[in-house]
This record gives sequence, C-alpha cells and structure tokens, in this order.
Amino acid sequence: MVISMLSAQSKYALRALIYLSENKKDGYIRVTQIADETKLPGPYLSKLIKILTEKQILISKRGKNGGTKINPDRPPITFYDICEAIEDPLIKQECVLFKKPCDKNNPCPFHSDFSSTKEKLLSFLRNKELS
Amino acid sequence: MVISMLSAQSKYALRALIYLSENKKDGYIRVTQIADETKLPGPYLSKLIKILTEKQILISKRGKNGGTKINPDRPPITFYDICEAIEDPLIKQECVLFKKPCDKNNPCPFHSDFSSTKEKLLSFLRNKELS
DNA sequence: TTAATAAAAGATTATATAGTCTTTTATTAA
DNA sequence: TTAATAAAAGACTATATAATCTTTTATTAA
Repeated sequence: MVISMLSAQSKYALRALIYLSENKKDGYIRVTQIADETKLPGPYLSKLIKILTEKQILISKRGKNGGTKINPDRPPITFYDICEAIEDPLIKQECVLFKKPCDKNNPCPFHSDFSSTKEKLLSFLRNKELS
Repeated sequence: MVISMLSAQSKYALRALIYLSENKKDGYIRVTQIADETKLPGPYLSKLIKILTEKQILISKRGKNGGTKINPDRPPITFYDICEAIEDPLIKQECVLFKKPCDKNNPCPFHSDFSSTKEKLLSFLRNKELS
C-alpha cells in the first residue's frame, strides 16, 4: 500500500547510474554500452538518460567521442534525487485511499496513521547515496 | 522507489471494505449500492468483491436479498490482508533494482540497506486493522 | 568540409492495468 | 415453479506504461 516497488523507469535509471558511478572516467560513455552492460533496452534507456541530463544529474554530448557521464559539479546523487527526476509515483504524495492528493489540510481517514511511516521511507531515500 | 502507493485495485478494495465495516448489519449489501456510495466503478468493484469472497474476507450471496458482507467468522481484517488478497505488487517482495525476486540468499546490491526499512512498512500494514 | 558518430526526437508497437457492457447462473420471495 | 433479483463470468474497450524502430541533429576527427 504504500510500500511498493519503484516504477520500471526509476529502476532502470538507478541501474544505469550505478553502472556510471562504478565506471567513472574522464570521458563519456555511450548509451549503447550502458544498455549492453546493464541489460537494459537501449532506446528506452536513452530517453531516461535525456531526462536525467535535463535535471543536470548527467551530462551528455552528441557526436564522436560523445556519450554521457555523471555531472561532476553537483552534490552526491541520492535515491530521492533519482525518483524525483523520473517522477516516480512515490514522490507524488498520492493518497492511500483516493486519487486526489492528500495532506494535513485535507486528510483522508488514514492520513495521520500513515504519514509518520511514510516520512521514515522518504528520509531513507533522501539519505541513501548512490556511491 | 520502494514506497509508493497502492495499486488502484487495492485502493478500491480498501474503500469498499471501509464502507462495509462502517455499515455493518445482519443482511447483505448490494455491490451496486457499495459502488454508488463509494463512487467506485461498479463492474470493476464486482470483480474485486469476488476475489475478496474467494479469500473469505467477504461472504457473497446471489439472488434476491443477496449482496456481500464482511465474513463475521474471521479475525479482524488488516491492511496487509487486503493487499495480500488483491496481490498488490508491494507484497510480492520485488527487488529494488531488478525484476526477479530478491532475498537474503540472492541479494541485490541494495538488499540489506532496504530490508530493514521495508520490514517496518510491512509491520505497519500487518498491525493496521480496518476498524 | 566531409564522413562517421552518438544523442535526441518522433512515430510506432506491445503489454499491463483500468474500466465497461452483456450474458449467465444462483437464489428466493411470491 | 416462476419471475425478479443480484453476483459471477466473459468479452470487450480505453488508457498508461514499457519497449522498439527510424529519422534528425549536433559534434568532431580526419
């Protein structure tokens, strides 16, 4: 209910970023190489890379010797950063019972029961770094 | 990533069960009435009711004066019971990184980091009763 | 300045989930 | 025993997500 798994997108992004952080080097790494090594669908991964580039988590370069790499000019990447960039349903603060958002001012019957448990999870994500 | 919301199915089941527990009476309540009161799609809800009946969380009866009601001969219903019956992805112990299941014997790089947080969530669900 | 390269963009297909509609079957009151 | 009733069952449609394929654009080495 509240716990569940990442969307496929967030999982894929996470796996790609793990690969990049384990294979840091000066230059860029091609998306096709990342896809091969992580067994992810290439063109689909490419779109996620684009999103992560827009969010400045990655830096990408077209053309010869191009590819992508982790942005060296940013603080360490947390699990939360990744979920947020990929807009994982998790981050959307969806209500346990209804479709509309649910918060202190407009709580559902289970809002208070759930919010402390949820906060624990979010802080886990915020504190968990990629490295 | 790990936290996220219930599937629509689990949400709907939960809402229907809340309605039933708030409107307990001797007889059966029609699915169409539950759908009207909870603003849920009728035929879709009917399928969920069927599942909950198979799992003996509800008792259903066809024909005149038929309908459904909470099985009086069972222990209090927990959130976990509902998610389990509806096979919410949450319960499937899916891995954070991969599609295959992930456990102590076959851990992914984040298994141990995550398992304690996850256990907290599961115990929340197991302890949270419908009433 | 051209040819090779690699990401970006866009169109398209596949699959899973959500939701609807119609028919069938069980139940019971009359 | 029949007619009304209500869940169950099944076929079908809609939508969102996942995944693929083709074309375009940017980059740079030669």
